[in-house]
Amino acid sequence: MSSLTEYDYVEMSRPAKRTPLSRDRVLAATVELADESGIEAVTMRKVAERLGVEAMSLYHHIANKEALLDGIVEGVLQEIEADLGGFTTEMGEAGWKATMRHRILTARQAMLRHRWAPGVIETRTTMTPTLIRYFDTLVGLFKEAGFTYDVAHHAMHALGSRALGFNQELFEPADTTADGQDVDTMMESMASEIPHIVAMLAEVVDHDPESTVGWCDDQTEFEFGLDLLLDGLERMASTP
Amino acid sequence: MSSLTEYDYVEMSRPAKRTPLSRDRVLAATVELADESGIEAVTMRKVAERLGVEAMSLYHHIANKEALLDGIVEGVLQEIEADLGGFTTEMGEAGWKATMRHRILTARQAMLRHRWAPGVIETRTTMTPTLIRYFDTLVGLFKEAGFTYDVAHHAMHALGSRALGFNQELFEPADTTADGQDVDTMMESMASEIPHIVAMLAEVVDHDPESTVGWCDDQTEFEFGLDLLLDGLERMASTP
DNA sequence: ACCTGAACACCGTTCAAGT
DNA sequence: ACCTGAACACCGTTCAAGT
Repeated sequence: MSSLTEYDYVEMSRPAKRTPLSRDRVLAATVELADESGIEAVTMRKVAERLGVEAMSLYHHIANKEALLDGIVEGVLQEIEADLGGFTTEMGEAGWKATMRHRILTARQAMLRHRWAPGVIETRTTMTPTLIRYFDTLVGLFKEAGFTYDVAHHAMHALGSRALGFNQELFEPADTTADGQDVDTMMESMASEIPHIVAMLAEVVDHDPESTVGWCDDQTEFEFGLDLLLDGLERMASTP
Repeated sequence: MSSLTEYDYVEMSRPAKRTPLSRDRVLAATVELADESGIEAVTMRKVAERLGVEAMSLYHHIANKEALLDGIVEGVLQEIEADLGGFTTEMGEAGWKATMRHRILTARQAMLRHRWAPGVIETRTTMTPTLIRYFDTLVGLFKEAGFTYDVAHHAMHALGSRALGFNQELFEPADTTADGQDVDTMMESMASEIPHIVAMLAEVVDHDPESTVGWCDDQTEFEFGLDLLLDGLERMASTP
């Protein structure tokens, strides 16, 4: 028994303890946990548990929980880079608008794979290298399209989180109100106070009459908003 | 001493215990605390402390912490309503665009008074009555301007959090990177990888050469993005 | 060098008890 | 009816100790 090499232990699929912990393993376990159980399940103790280790062991590989969150965001951005075959400033023959649209919708796919990412990104106060490089290629694309850096700067602010493929929906996840009644009930009782929302719902909900909530196609709405911005910017370039 | 009425206690400015707790007092104390010390300082224990009471007493007036956060958001929305002299659907003589612009910039003022509000609003999963009524007046304004409810619906999604006067800035609060070095240092070391960001900074930073961070005028950027969207929507109305 | 047990200083929340 | 003390089940993190 004591003559077994480390390799043998792995072969016999002994408890995970045999594979040494590393920053990458910690980050991978955290992403898995967040994907499966949501970001609120990401605690130092639960990440450690998933690795068959005590919580305190994690601190040998990451400084603290903030650094852990920075790390998994960086991972998502690296996925985007891989999906795009690297970050490049050159636009395709399709023109700057189609190229940018494609990049942003690719970023969006990563956000949909990791639904916790937008929320975590918004709480980050530190800039990661991959995020800067991603933004650099967008700025570069604007420049190559003929925009001044000044307008490109405004454009980046105007895009905001849409540049990364998400947009915080204020209306969306609510299916119960603060007092616990469902939204339909509340809508009904407020109908006289909110005539336009009620009428809008009546018109829009037509396609999916089962519920008033979830009547929105997120992808359609995202693209509508993105195109509204990109079209507006295009018009600024062509009318000097 | 024992013959003093409750009123007398108050006059003598005895400890706060004399004034009975109420939902409104709890919410007011929470808003004060968040304004002064940030949202991370809002714990049940600290809110209670500010009221001269034990944490557990709060639970007689609000169900739990989530309800507390719902309550302070509702308060901010009521401030907006008061600032606007009530929510009304009618547009002024200024036309729909100027009217909507004014409402949204008024909402923005409330967000600037309560810097914690955007972050808390984004984590809400429940809809409050005042929020719905606010949105109803925006939808009503679109309708009165000649938009269909279908387009108004897309427009509300396109505005997103900008409808409430804020926009999550992905770039902004970072003045140090994940490894603790400052942004200027990192930018310098990455200069060859991020040529466009560096060049953009060089052009834009001109006005305030002291630092690269904080070179953005939030209000200007917010209005740029808002106008880009409103102008785009206006064009959709006039080109059927 | 890498991992851990015990402990600390916090959380939100429950419950039985006080007035 | 309103408030509280003690306790529970969690957190992130530190430190001294183990291998």
